[in-house]
Amino acid sequence: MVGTAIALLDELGERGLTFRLLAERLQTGTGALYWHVSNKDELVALAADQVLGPAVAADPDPAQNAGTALRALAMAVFDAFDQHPWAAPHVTAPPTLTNALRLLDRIGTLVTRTEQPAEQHFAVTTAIFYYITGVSAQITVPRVPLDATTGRDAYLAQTAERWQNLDPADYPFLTRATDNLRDHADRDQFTTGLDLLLRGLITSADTDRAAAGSHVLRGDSCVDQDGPPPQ
Amino acid sequence: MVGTAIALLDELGERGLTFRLLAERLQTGTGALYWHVSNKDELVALAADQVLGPAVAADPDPAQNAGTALRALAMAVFDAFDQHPWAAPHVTAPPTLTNALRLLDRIGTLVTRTEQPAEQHFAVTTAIFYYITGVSAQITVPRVPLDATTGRDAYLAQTAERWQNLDPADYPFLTRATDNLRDHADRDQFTTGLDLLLRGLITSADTDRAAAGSHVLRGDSCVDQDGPPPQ
DNA sequence: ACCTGAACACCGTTCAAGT
DNA sequence: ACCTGAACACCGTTCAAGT
Repeated sequence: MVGTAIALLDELGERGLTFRLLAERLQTGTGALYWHVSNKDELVALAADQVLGPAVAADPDPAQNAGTALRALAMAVFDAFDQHPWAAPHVTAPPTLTNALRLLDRIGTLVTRTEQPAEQHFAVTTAIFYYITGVSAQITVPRVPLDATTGRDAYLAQTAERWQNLDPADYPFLTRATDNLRDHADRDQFTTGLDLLLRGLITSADTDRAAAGSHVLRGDSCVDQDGPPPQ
Repeated sequence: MVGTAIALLDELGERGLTFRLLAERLQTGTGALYWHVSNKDELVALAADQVLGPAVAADPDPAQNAGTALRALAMAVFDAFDQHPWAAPHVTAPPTLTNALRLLDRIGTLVTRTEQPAEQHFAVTTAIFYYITGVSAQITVPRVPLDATTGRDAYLAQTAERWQNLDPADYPFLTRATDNLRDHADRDQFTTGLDLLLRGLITSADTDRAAAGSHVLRGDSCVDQDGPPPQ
């Protein structure tokens, strides 16, 4: 049932998913659904959690650098949300469902491998978790207040044009940044912030542990590579 | 009209805001509303943008350290979203409405003052914008799939208990982190990630510009202070 | 234990008609 | 130019009744 809900959500979006339609697809009555799930919110939450499954399924390679592994995990989750744009806003923070819990645990385990002092492990872990889910939601959720027929590209072009027409006195930065907007890629946007965050993580570990250990994660640091190819 | 919509949203949440109810409060018919706004989505988007007003109203102090100013701006926006928990998910990215545009421009102007190389200004600016709105949404949105009557504290306690009962073999990190969850404060959660991000920003500027300028933002860096008192 | 499907109490949105 | 309010086409959810 959650599986067909996911299919419907992918096809028609959150508003398109209807208990009547879902019941029809499953060849039952609408009332039957309420025996398995207590309401629509719970159904969508379960669907969102299931979507996370593949991304958190693989155990992290214990030999791998913690920063690199964190980055790969984050990108896998982003790609999952990117394929199911309705999902990201529905994972709760702090998490309660299995795959979201597994994601948080994976992040935590990797953070533990860092030079970070132990008291900060939890705060840093949740910070990364919040970044992944929150920013993914912001990027992937299709909120097109103007014209629902236009795709993402048209939306960006349209927005760029609007920025162009702003008063440079009021918006000195934006009026000069329209070109950047036009050829901006959502995925790169996600990685830029992620790398800043991870770099901050590594740096703070270095700082907090005095100068001696500062080379530990620098050599093959996660922030210097170009990022994995899209899967 | 947007003002009363905000009041209703604060009072009853997004689902509680109804065109019938809003029309009643404004002493008009429901149809009248559609002359001023094209649908409910647009209304909520306008309301969310208006909520940002106070946070982006003040011009940034030109004498202030860029990192400190970025931090203060981010916290002001977070606090605005915290007071209107329905708002954060409704600011689009990239932004299109005035206050969200102003926010992005403010961030950009401050990033420009950084040691960051110019080609990266836009990417870093949007990364910070996405962090602020995305993580705020994740933290403030009230998604309580369990019991709508329980408040945030009860929700955390309940979640902590659930974590306690997980299998330590499957969730080695979480089962040891329940205490951290119980006394976690949402606002601190936001600042932790923000500081990591800003530290990463400063560090990357240092790195990219060779060693000479590396002291510039270090002295009174934004990441060393305790954070402004809640307003 | 699990399904049926009609019925209830709502929604957002439209539109002919008014001023 | 702006408002009215009945009407339309839906929803999520419930529940007596079935198997």
